[in-house]
Amino acid sequence: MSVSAQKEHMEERYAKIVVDIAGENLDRSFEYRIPEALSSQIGVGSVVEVPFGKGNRILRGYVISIGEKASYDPDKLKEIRTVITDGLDEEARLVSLSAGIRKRYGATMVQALRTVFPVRRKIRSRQRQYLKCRIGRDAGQQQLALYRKKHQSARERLLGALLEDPVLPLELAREKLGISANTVKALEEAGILEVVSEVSRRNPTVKGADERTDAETVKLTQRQRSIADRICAEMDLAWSRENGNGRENGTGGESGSGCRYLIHGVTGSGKTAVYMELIAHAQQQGKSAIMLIPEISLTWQTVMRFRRRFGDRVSFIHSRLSEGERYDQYERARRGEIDIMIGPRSALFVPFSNLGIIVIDEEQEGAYQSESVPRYHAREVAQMRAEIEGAALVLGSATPSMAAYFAAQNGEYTLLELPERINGGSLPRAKIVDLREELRSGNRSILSTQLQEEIRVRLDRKEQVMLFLNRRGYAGFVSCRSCGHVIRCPHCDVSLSLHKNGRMICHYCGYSQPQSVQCPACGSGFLRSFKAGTEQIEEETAKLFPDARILRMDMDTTRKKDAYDRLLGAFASHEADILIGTQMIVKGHDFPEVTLVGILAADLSLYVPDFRAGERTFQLITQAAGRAGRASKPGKVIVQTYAPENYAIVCAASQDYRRFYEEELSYRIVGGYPPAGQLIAVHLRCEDEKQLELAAEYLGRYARRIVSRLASPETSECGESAVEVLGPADETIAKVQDQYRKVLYLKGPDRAVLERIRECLEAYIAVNEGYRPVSVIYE
DNA sequence: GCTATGTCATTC
DNA sequence: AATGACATAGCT
Repeated sequence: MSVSAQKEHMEERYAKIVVDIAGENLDRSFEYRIPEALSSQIGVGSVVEVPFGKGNRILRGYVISIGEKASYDPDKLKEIRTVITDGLDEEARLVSLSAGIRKRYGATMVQALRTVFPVRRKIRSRQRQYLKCRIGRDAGQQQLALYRKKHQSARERLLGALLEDPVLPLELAREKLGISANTVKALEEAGILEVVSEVSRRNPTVKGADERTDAETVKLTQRQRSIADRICAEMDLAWSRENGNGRENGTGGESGSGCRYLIHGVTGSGKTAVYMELIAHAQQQGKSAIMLIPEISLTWQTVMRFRRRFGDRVSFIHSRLSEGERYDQYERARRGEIDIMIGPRSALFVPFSNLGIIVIDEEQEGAYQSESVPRYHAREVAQMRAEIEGAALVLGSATPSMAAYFAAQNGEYTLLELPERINGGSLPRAKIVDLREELRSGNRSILSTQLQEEIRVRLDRKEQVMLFLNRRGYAGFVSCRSCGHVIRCPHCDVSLSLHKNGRMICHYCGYSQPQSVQCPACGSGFLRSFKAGTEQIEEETAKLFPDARILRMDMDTTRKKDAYDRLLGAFASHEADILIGTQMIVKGHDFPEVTLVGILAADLSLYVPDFRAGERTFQLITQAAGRAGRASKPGKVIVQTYAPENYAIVCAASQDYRRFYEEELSYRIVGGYPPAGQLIAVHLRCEDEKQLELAAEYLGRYARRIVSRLASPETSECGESAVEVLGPADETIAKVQDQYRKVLYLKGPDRAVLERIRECLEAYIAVNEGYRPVSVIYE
């Protein structure tokens, strides 16, 4: 190309572009020259077409950064072909959302883009390509014989299959027949077959089109009505202002940070009816809506409820959808076939072109935090997207997260309260039972005397009971009574737990081995298991109440996916009297016949080394307690604990959110923890323990150097924004699946300062070879 | 030595 | 994902 002459006087611009293909090898950016003619139209977030690869195939790409200098050999750079941002401004907005996620959570731009845009190609193109036979029967047989004689086995296999079945999917040929692309190409050139790509597979499953669309007329209580009216009015105002101003410039406006609400409503106060009202309003204004729910609470009832009101304008995303199906849902939204999407945190990225409102139900749920690399939190990302789109954001919770309530106290959200249950049901009375006294008076059972009595009463009255163990799964570790050795997982830094089937299983990686008879350390035969999981509670309850029908729900009994719904269904239809379980039994389900909830060991979740332990404990107990007495029958809650004076437990028992918040906040302020302060965790993982130690040590030192430079006299304002570097230290569980783990914390009052430091760390790690085998995750 | 086939690295 | 370069196995 003859660009060398221009190079001197023109300030050439280069773009880093992520090419829109699935596949790990392409999981990075490529540089392209920006032609002068297109220069004015291209910015970060632009969607463009570029020639790619040897054959210069034209692919869609996202511009993720623009620079004056190319870091790749400039002679080898190709030019951007065309800009297709026009008419795709929703896509551009989602790219800038990706950029926001990258900045906030620390990841590569590619990782951020991948979370926002679902993998689209893989599934589609594979299923769409077919091989079609273009040769007659006789000629085919001849050719086949020829191949056989020449021992061209791959061609023989393929042609044989094609003669049986003149059209077969490429995927099938590749996987089942082991045909490589080479062979296909050879046969295509020989005119024996043809590669056909199916263009119209477009038949999105419009399920439930037969369902009745007439809106279920919901009567809102006065309280619900006034909340809904207020939000609707403010949304209208914001939208009309926005139309007046003309928001063409896309990212330019920071106008709409107004419409943010936190609805604090006790369980059963009818938050969902309010959401539906708001969504209906948005729909009437020609806007679309996203409603996030924690995966677990998307039940069939919820689906039906929305279907009845919104007919086929509403759609759902859930974890059972395949990637292709999920992609279809996104497509339907893009084409405007629907305007309401309900789903877990990934539903946040549905490409509605005219988004009006985002609702996050049960905002405090842990499921809103992503587990994979940009470890984004749906609440924060929803905030970003609402801002970009000029949409309203509504959070709802019975026990708001500290973060949300804090934001509401600071005026970032409008706090709205629904303090009463909708059908007049009263909140259950709670009683705290001190397990230490129980022990002193000689009761060694897991069930306190009082809880046993209360259970008996319910059984007599044919009412239902829930027993809740505040702990994940079972936890029966095996140890030696002679030397104290505890049997541990060889791949993870946790003890193995003993199951009824006689195997010892690792809760983290699934490793299992038969129960040991001899202590591997001292050889003695005095191995004993300390059981304290749901299994043992089930045994004990069965012994105490031999006539009761008992159901147990935990990781074990719900391994199969539909087992979860089946068990809950069985309990709901009163096929059992007592339901024993962990976290999963307290989420979202209505059991009107339950009049007693027993929380067996309220403080179990209190002593995990995490500054959020108190918050989590409070939420779990409050939620569990909220399960009791939902209908006309009054409910009772027994909270068993070794720490009866702990504020989280006391406040939860008395359902006093406000007092809990104040107390918890004072601890957070003292410790400088969120939401009072800011925290970034840097998780380091590596198979090699020594290497990890070194890497973590260096990174810690480097971080401290940056901090001390920041605090130097010339940057005077930083006197107050003192950043602390904590660690590196072993993670609570220092090894999982043969990977050692360490963690480093950056703590300080100013988020922006922490993010700058993190960016320095990212750059440092990118440059240093020693970090190659270490994976680094920011949170 | 030649061809078909499978594996691997490259794509700005 | 798609392409081409390269290595290998089995033939003339």
